Amino acid sequence: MTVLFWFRNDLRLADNPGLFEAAKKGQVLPIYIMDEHLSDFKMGSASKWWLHHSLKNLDASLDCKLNVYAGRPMDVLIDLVKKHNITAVYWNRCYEPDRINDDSKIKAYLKSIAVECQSFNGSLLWEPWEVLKGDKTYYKVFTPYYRNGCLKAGMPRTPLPKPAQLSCIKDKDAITIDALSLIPKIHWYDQMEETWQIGEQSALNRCESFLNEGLLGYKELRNNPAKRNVSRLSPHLHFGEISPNQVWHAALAVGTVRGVENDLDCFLSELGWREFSYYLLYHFPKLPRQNFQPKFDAFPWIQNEGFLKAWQSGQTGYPIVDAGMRQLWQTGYMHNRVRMIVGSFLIKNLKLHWHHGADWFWDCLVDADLASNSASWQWVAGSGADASPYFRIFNPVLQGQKFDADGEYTRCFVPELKDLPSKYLFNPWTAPDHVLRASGVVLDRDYPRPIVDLARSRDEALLAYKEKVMPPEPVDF
DNA sequence: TGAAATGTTGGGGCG
DNA sequence: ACGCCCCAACATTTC
Repeated sequence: MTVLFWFRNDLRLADNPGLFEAAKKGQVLPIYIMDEHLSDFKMGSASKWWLHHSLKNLDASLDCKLNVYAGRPMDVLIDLVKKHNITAVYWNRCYEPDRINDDSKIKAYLKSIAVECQSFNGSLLWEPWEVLKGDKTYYKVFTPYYRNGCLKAGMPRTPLPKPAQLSCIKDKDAITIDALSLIPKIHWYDQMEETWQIGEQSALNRCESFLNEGLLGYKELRNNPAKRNVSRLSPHLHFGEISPNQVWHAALAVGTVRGVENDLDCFLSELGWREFSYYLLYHFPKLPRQNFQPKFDAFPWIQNEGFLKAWQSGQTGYPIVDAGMRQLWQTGYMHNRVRMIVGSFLIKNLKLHWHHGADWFWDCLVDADLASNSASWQWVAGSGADASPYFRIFNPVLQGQKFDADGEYTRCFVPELKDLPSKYLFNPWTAPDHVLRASGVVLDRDYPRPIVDLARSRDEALLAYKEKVMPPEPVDF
């Protein structure tokens, strides 16, 4: 019999539950479908670039038997099931709301024509519908969700090996990966090619080298954007080149080293935050567009194209913000600490809606992920579940001084300021003239002055929050 | 997974 | 020696 296995965000052979089961049944028709019609969130440019390379890599590991199509999955699957006498269709579940709806239609249709259809869990440690509070509602606060919901529910499944026997067939009518035109015409991704190694083996290597070289000290050093104490696994996890189960168990295996316990717990809880994002998206499908806390609908966001362009292009006049935005543009990635800083700045100092930040990240990030992106922007905005309180406003000068004290990260991405002493690196407009001269910096010419005043924009944001968002005090007679 | 304002404390200079 | 002021260093409160 021939089983169709539909690859989605699980572009790997090891620990792939759907593929593992398909391979046991007989011949496998492995396919990937590029569906550009499903949701409002079309895949961004950086993600497409990554996907291109990831598909090439997967194809190679399948002896060039990956079958690629473009179109609506329902149409593609119906054709293939007829043409190849498919008796079963397997896939690993996706959790984006539109994908869930479409998948359930497909599953119902396949069952109606007597084709076996099974979905598996290949990308989450705990199923969102299985983790509930005592009253059967879903958790809205991370810590109880993670500790009482997830961890007490049991240890995540241990990873599966690659299928022992995998006999794939090639469909002559499949198109090539190149025909998907995933690589942009404009050649802006040179530095991305230098930054990333894509594919299943690279993901495993990245995981191993992080655990060996970056886990010790993770809890503190992960906040320093110049240090290599973050895993940088997010794009690999997004495309499923590695599963969270593989990461979880690999981390546990090295977590027996003395002195690393707190670092390990902290790292595992970051996988927990990824789960929490999917969990929130599952239970609150409007998360990508709608404030999780509706009271934030009343916040007076402003429209300002100039502010948005300055933020996107890394020309805000705040070096740590600009460094982050340029890292994003050049490498398709931004360090987590800096994501929080630029997010806080966009929302609270510029007072632009978090949608603008989420949309830009969606297009630029190689790890763009609907669940993580939506949940994290709402977290920064204060409108999310268990969010950062609105009044927690980052000061980009202090954040730079605190987490990039020697300026290594900022100098790398804002090279026009590289000769400024650290004392003035994060607030160059306060530098005395002779210091600017000695560093070869002319403000406005080489680097912009701040586009907003920190203290004033902060006060305005707090006032707007207090007046428009905070519920009025009940009047007590 | 803040920052700024405000409050408290204690040592040292000084009349 | 004593009280007073100043201010740094923390701690607490507030947004």
